[in-house]
Amino acid sequence: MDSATAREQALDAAEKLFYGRGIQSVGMDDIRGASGVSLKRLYQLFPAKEQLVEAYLERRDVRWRGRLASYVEREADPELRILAVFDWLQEWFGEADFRGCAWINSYGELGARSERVADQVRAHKRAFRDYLASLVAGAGRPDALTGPLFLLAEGSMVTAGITGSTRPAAEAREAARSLLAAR
Amino acid sequence: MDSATAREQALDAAEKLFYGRGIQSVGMDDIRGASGVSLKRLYQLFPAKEQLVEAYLERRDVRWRGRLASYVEREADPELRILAVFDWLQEWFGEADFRGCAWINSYGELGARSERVADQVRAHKRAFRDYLASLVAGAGRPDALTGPLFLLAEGSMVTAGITGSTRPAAEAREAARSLLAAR
DNA sequence: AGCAAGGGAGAACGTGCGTTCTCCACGTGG
DNA sequence: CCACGTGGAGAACGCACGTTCTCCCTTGCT
Repeated sequence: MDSATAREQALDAAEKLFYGRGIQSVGMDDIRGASGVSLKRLYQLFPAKEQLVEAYLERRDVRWRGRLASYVEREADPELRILAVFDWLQEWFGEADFRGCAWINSYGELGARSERVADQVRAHKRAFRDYLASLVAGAGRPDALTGPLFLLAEGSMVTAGITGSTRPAAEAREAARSLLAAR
Repeated sequence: MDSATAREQALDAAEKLFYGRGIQSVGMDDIRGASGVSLKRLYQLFPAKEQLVEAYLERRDVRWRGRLASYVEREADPELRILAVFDWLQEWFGEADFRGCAWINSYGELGARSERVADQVRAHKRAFRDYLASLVAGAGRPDALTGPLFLLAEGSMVTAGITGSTRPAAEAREAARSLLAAR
């Protein structure tokens, strides 16, 4: 097995376990067991657990925003694209392994301790917010709408994570529609 | 020192440390050092760390909702009471030791592992949501407003926690005002 | 064949921490 | 004055886990 595939398998296992059970409760040995990558190899690829965590968050960030963008871009109408964000959230919340927002959870777990994790969480949320801003601008709407839409999205993620329901996405979508209609 | 004051001192230290640094990174010995309550006494009062965590979350829940309610109730106008929630959030976010919502953070840290913690988080959020619902009802507004207002509040808590800014409260207040005006 | 390099399995090491135990000082009732 | 219970300080214990090390096998090259 070459380094590239070992790295991918390690990250696959890390993502599944870190996201599903939390970062601190997953040991390097769990990653080894789930990935089939030996400890020696793991430590060659990621010299410490923290770097595996960072790689996990980074790869998930790229994929998460990619999935969102490709869903939203299937919608042509710029106004509806904004609402499509909430439709996608609803799909995400409904996935069997959904356990809330990985970055919000990681921040709760490690934000107070690891500045690098905190930075990654801030970067991810800033990127998401910037993406929302681009959709708002694309619809020719005032930038002041971005903040509220972002807060609705964040609120729905955290609430869906805690309650396990997809309903917050629908509520947020409805509120977003109302905000868009008001101005 | 009698049991009651020892218990309070232990909980004071636990709250300060758990909230400030996260639960898992605070040891029982840290609690002993910060509270002046010996380990022996700590384990008499709370037979395991998990029970100290539960007591911490429970006491904080009572105090948090009490502070919110007493702030809101200073406002007489039922419509403005709804907005007062967001004013209070802004004050809270501005406190020097503010580090996000204790329950959201705890859920990220332990929600996947401890069903009791997860239950307490859900109970706290449900109570907060019910309180918002009572304010909406008190203003004679449709119950459908509760969900969006709750999501705005949750989004502002999580965002203020991550970014360290009070601005999300003002954005959420403005969005809430807009939603209230729309219907 | 012989051998160096790399990799796997898993033991070993060090540390942190939840929990319990030991030892001792102190106060109180006989 | 003495037995005794309470409580404090902190050592001790057990375990989990991050990280490293040992041992052995495979593989590819000469």
